[in-house]
Amino acid sequence: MRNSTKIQREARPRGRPRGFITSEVLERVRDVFLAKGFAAASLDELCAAAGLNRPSLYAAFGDKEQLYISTLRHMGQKSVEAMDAILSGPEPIEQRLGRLYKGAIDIYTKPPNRPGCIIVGTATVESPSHPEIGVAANQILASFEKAFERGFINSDLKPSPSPIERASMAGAIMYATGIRARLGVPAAELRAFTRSMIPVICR
Amino acid sequence: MRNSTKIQREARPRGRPRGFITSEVLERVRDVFLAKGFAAASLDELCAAAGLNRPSLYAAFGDKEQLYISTLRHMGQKSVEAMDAILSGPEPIEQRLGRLYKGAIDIYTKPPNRPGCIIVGTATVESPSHPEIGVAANQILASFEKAFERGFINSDLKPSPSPIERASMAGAIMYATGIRARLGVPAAELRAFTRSMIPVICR
DNA sequence: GTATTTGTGTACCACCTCGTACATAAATAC
DNA sequence: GTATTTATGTACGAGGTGGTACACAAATAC
Repeated sequence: MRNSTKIQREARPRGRPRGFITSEVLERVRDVFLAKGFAAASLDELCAAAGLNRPSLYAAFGDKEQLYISTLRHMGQKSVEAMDAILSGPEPIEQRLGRLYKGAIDIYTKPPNRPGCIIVGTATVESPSHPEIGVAANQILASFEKAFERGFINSDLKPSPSPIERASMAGAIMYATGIRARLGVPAAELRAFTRSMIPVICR
Repeated sequence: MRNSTKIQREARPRGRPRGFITSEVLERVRDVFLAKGFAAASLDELCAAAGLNRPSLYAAFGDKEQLYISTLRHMGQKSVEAMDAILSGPEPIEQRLGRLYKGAIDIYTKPPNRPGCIIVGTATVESPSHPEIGVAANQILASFEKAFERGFINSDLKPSPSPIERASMAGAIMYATGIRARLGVPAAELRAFTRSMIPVICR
């Protein structure tokens, strides 16, 4: 209790210990990247949000692009976990999809920014000029669709369309929702949209 | 023939005539905005692409944000015209959608940049920090979906799902395609995706 | 012709960008 | 204790940013 980094004690490295926790930093800089995008997010803002000085950020994550990619990957992993938690449930797939979309819309339309999804909302634009970002973003979208696919396999829908086809469709609905949320479409309208799409996906 | 601006002759304004045509400038700066996005596109690059000096650009279009919005609107209008040309055809709606998606994928995956769609690929990210961009982008997406809706009204599909619901679904498929194109997904895979979605949309 | 109006080109400015060099702090190894 | 290793904080610099002031060019109005 007196040492908050106790967990790392067993193999404590040699020099001065870090004054921060990686995942916490990533979740703080995420807010900046989400609001401004990669290009327009300045290191001053990122450092302020992280509570770290520039050299610490650089030592820990490399340059701005690597920091951004680390943020993407971190959020992607957490998102897939959240999706699996919902999609592996016992209810009918229609109901699980409904809960998933509702949760996504809650996040996408969160005030004050209606940030949408960080991948489709901020990573996509950088892909031509920063190929590494494009590759990472593409991998994350693929992992989203794999999660959807697991959800459809865990269902009693007819085999056609295939779980893969249903998954890419469910993904497309989610991406479109993320985009429209960022462009200011109200949450109620987004919910009506996803609700009307579920029976089409699950027919 | 000796005067390329002859059309404007009937009401020629007072001072020195412009040395450029608005639509041509917009289509040249579009290439820069498409490749870099709004934030990362520098005025030096934009001026070089346009063939204009900064003061001319500013006098004609206002600041960078207004130039970008003019570009968006111009492309949006041309896109809707192209969509209507395809969707108003006499073939079955499935076939018209197929041609539309194929044409879109050709544009989205054009070398060397695989630029995707300028709206979902570059405008979305700016929406929180530049609300005017978000509003314009949202209006353009709405006009896309209106075009889809006209296409579905001009068909013999059953009334449920409604043309509006089918249109938002067709839009979602198109947006997802634009995103995945920009993230590097090959054209063949995108075509397979849209081809598999058409029967679902049109069932 | 002269006056007026508008477009263009040069040159510039204040500001902000990302990234780093260097000295200092805080831990372990022995 | 001393030596070593890693993290932090200050402070800075080279370059690029969006936007504009000002003089000049090119058209019309009369």
